[in-house]
Amino acid sequence: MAPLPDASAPTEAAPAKAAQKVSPQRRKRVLDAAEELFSQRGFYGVTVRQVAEMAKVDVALPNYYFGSKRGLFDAVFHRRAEVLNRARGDGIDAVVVTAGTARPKVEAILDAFIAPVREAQASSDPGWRNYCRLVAQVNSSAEFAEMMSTHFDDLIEKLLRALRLALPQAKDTELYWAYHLLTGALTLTMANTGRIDRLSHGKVHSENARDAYSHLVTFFARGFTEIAND
Amino acid sequence: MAPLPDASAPTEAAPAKAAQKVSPQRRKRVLDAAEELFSQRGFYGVTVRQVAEMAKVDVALPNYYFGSKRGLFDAVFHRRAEVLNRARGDGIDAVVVTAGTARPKVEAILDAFIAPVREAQASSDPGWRNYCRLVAQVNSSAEFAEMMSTHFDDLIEKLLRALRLALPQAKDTELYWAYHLLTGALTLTMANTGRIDRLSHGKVHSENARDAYSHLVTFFARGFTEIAND
DNA sequence: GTCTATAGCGAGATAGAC
DNA sequence: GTCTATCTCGCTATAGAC
Repeated sequence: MAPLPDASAPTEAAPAKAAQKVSPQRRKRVLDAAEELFSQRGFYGVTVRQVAEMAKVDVALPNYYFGSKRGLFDAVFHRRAEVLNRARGDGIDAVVVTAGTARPKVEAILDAFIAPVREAQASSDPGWRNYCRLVAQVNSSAEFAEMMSTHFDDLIEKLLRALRLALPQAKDTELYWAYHLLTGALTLTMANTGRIDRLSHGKVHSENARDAYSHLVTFFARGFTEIAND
Repeated sequence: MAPLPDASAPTEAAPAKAAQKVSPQRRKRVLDAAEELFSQRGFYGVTVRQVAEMAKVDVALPNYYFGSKRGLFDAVFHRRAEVLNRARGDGIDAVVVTAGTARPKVEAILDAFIAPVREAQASSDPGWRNYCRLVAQVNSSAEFAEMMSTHFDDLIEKLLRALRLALPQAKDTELYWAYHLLTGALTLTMANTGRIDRLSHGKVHSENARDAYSHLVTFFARGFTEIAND
């Protein structure tokens, strides 16, 4: 898979005379710092001052750029969600189109759904790795759960449509349950807590994201396939 | 399965002359309120004052009882971990003993591991339901992950020993990976965010905890069993 | 656009009264 | 043991200077 684009690049080229505009570099540094801190300690565990200090920027700037601490949090979440989910959706579409009138393969669908996340976590860009942790935190919080719906529901509907093509005999409720289990496993993998490494006394190395996700895809491809046999 | 004992009961009977001792009722109210609030908003999203207000107790008491806000958090986490994990461990032991020299069944082992959690979440006691959410939050946070190790590692070692008896051909690394996926799915189920209900437009009802966990056990029993065929 | 200074508030914790 | 009062600190946010 192609590496993910740099979600943090400014969308417009900076003008040669950078006279009165927000510095894109500073804005990016604020987002990057907020991403790292929020992913580690959650929304309430981070102060705007810590973000500003890590970003090497004046305390007033995060609020000036994003209106409020919550606005900053939303901006961090939004920034990479777009590019990540476009890649995932395009991948699923490609699998379905390639299959043509035949049934697409379950494993190919799940791999398309997962691959951009895997590459994000395996990326040399720490920003992407932090973002994975942030999504994991948001997904298991009751308070911010609606952010997941807002940004991810369309993609998941697409995933389920593709799975219905692959497994037309499967009952819809069973597909939803299996998706629920999948997203739990996916989320914990994204959280990247290192817990499985400690538990296995080093027999398992979860910092190898590609290995981790290959186990995930294999395990769930089998599980989804078996649903159709009920 | 028998209902879980009341983890919030005082361990010693209150003396008839309750002269100079901490009021067990107040202490319990503080723990219950903290449990509810921490499970919803996490450690940093809750103030001691909010806890005291919900518990209908003076602001100074939580700190007097537990030393600090962090001490309160630890006490909340610790209180039910003991009783929950004793029930889970005893259940696994019973499955292994009952099997005798035969291989225990994978599904029976997983059911024993899960059943007390399922009953906690299905309980009429809101405290147990809040506790499930709290564990889910802690498990996917990087910062508090060591609390999971402290309280849960022994139980998980026991689970893995039982699974090795059931699946002697399975490679150890594969068992660890499958456990990782299981705990992710379990954790999201414990978080009980209602997301799957909304996503399925009401086709799935996750507030029926027993239904949710029965899907989980069935799905993972198959998956673990297939590991041994690799 | 950036930075300084500060308003205004609420946090965690505790000394001392009861 | 419980409660009152308060200390001290750091927070978010913003008005106004540059």
